[in-house]
Amino acid sequence: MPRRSTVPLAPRRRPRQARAQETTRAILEAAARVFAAHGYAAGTTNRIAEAAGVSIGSLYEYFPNKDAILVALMEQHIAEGETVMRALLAQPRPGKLRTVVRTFVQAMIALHAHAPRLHRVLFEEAPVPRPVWRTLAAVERRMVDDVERMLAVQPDVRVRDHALAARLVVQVIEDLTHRFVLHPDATVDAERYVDEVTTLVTSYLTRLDGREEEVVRPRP
Amino acid sequence: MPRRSTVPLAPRRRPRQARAQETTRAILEAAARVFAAHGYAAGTTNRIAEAAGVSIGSLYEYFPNKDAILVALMEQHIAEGETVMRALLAQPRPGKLRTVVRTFVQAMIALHAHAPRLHRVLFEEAPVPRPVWRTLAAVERRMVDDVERMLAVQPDVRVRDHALAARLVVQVIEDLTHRFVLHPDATVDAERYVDEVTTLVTSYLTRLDGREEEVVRPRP
DNA sequence: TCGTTATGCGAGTAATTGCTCGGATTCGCT
DNA sequence: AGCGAATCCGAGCAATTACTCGCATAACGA
Repeated sequence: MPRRSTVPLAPRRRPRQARAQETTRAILEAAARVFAAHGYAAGTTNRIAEAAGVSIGSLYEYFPNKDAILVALMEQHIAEGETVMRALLAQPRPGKLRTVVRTFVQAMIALHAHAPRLHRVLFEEAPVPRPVWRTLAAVERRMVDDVERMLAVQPDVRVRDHALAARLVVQVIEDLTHRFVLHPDATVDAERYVDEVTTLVTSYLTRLDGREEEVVRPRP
Repeated sequence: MPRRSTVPLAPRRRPRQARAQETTRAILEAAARVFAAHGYAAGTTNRIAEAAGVSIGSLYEYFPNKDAILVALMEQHIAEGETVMRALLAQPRPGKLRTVVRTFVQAMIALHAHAPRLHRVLFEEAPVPRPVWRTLAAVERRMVDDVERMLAVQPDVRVRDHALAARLVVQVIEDLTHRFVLHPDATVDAERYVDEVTTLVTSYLTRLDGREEEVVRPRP
């Protein structure tokens, strides 16, 4: 294969007519299918073009190289994900802490469950390009900020450092649900898992700071 | 490149003499360097051989294909990691819960910090082969069992389902430290991070079940 | 010393695959 | 209808790279 241009060139053509837009759409959709089915390395551009019902030439009219297709797919999924998740955290009438956390966990699971195979290929197998890392970091940061705002409003929250707590909460929920969906363990069902993760997070948040407080069993 | 044999052949030669063992050692060590420096895809077998000061022919005497090198490296790192971590959890005189958890967290960070670049390539970029997944799962399972035993002995532990709790704890610590080391955020220093993760885990474990209990501030 | 075995070598092979380019086809518009 | 621009096509190029094979050399055992 020819050396990939170090600086990925901009696509030579921008889709102006409707049929060209349909072409790019078909390419992305096909790429999702092909990557999910064959993995990143075996997801060749020729295969993608074929799956899209488009010639390899057309593919390269709209994507400067293979990586660009990957990036487009990733950015698309990230954007969709953020829309869903942040809408959730921005609800005007926040419920009880535990309820809010629970909803968050459930939404994150739903998000990952949408297309698990593709997710796995995109974010575990493919080499995530620099710019995508940046996007990802930015999204997470915004989500952390949202959570931090949420923490400020919840009366039960007792952790001191809201900024750090928000970060940990987002990461924990992200990682645990990620695992649960992408590398499932038959011994635990979804409801129970959601419940326990919710407990984990809630316990942490309602703590003083994990040392100085005292826990008392309520009398029966 | 020729089609990789679907069934990876056993190495044609097993190192019998000392000098052959040195060769394989050099190959693995070079592979670690090359993968860390160039990533998985660009870590070509020729480059590895060259870095090892060994001819490409020799390399293929002891490793049937590129994947086998990757697998050997992974298994090696996993084994080393398990040794360290389990030794820690098997201590005869367990301290206070918080102390045990803290040690665990610190050890996990140390583990990942040992060769972060290589770790990232091995476990985030390279396509982890099936057998390695199995090894990884087995190791994690053993670690979860160890933690579960530890929970049974600690008086402060109040979560009900020790099995599930142990799993969550191991995963959380693994994921959070992984992130902290491999994708650091300048705004938090290590000590603070260890502290907070410890708090997170401890809070969860000393909870009743996250709902029915009551937290009371001790009087000043 | 001498035969046998183990080890090392590296130029060359066979695929694979990202990507180009010249020309055919279709669309939008007057 | 007719023309320029946009779109599409796909054979084939060029680079890459995992891997082979015939042979040279070193170690071992007698």
